[in-house]
Amino acid sequence: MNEIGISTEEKIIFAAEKVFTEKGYAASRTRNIAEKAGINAALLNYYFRSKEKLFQKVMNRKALLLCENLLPIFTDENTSLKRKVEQIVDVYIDLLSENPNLPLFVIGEIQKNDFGFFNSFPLKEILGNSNIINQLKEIDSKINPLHFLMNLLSMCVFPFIAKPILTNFSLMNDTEFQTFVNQRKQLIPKWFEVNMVSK
Amino acid sequence: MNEIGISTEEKIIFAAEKVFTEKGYAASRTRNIAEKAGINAALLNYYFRSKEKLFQKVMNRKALLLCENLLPIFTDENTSLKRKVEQIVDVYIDLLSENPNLPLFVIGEIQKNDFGFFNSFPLKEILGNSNIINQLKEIDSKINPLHFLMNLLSMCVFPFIAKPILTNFSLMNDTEFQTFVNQRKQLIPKWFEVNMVSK
DNA sequence: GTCTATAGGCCGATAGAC
DNA sequence: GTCTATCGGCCTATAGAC
Repeated sequence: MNEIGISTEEKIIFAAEKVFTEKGYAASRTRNIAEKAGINAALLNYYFRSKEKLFQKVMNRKALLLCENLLPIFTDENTSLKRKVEQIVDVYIDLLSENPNLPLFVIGEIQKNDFGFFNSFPLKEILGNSNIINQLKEIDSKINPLHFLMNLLSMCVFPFIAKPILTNFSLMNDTEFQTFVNQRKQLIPKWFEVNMVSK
Repeated sequence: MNEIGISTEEKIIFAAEKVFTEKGYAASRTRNIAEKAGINAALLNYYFRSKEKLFQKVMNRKALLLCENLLPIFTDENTSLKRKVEQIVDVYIDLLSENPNLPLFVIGEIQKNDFGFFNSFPLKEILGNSNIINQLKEIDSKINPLHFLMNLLSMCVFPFIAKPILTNFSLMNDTEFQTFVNQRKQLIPKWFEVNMVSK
């Protein structure tokens, strides 16, 4: 630990999170991460053995961030569907506001799946037994509940995925984007409820 | 032209489209593209001068594919909003079914924006003057019309972006995914209409 | 733990024969 | 046009001094 309480290992992880999430694994350079962390390139290998191991550490932290914030809401047996929707929208939009390129990073690396990193996580089981899926089935048993879940998540996540388009083509600046997604915290539960009630 | 009517140049472009859209620019290897095209690595440079120039060719074709299919629908002065929604959903889902990783590829590269490739396209002007934006404003002038456009596009595109999650975690196989998105062709216009009518 | 110096491999690009 | 052979550079990883 140094005087401001951040160990060298943490400095490297923070720098790696920034570089990896912005550029993706393939375009990231360990030299660049080391530079951002204020250390020598050799020290990075001393702590993490390889670029790939450092990447897995970062991806673990980011996947955990998503899971531990969202899955408890999905599986909660004691909240109504309406309340779950409000919670998901609120928690997710706040989370993504602080980590805007998290979705693009995680999904992009899942698609490439170079390291078989995601092969063991039991998402299917967790989701299949979750309370929210049963609640969605009750609304309309003829429609695959994943349609509704997809709609809800897409309305939350997609603006952050499309952010490069919005800002790069000057449709919004960063401040306007933040206002835009904050408005959606109120709007999405309304839209979603109408969808469900009217089937 | 060889006996099946595909020139060497086209063979390289097709191989490049496959490799670039699957792996992204940074992780793609010119040797791998040449191999897939059935030619020597040197020949790739003979036709396209560099990896970067080949990439720009591919990106141009992909961006064009999106624009020439969607923008005419957006700007059409002679169709109702309801009809536009039906057309967008239908055209877009068909287009993405044939090019499933197009959205992730295009948005991912826009975010990295290594070559300033997207700086000159006048999307803001085209969209700002488009008929669909005015039609959306008429429905509810108090809500930014981009909210509705975002919802519509997100419901079409997001499943394709999330496809790596669905298939990698065995929530669906490829056939089930195709059934899933085809169902959405009928469902999305219904959901969207309800949204708009009820504000 | 942290540094400098460098090994070793991969990749894009080119020279030059045919 | 198409190939083989190879250059030169960049990047990760390691050896070794302090």
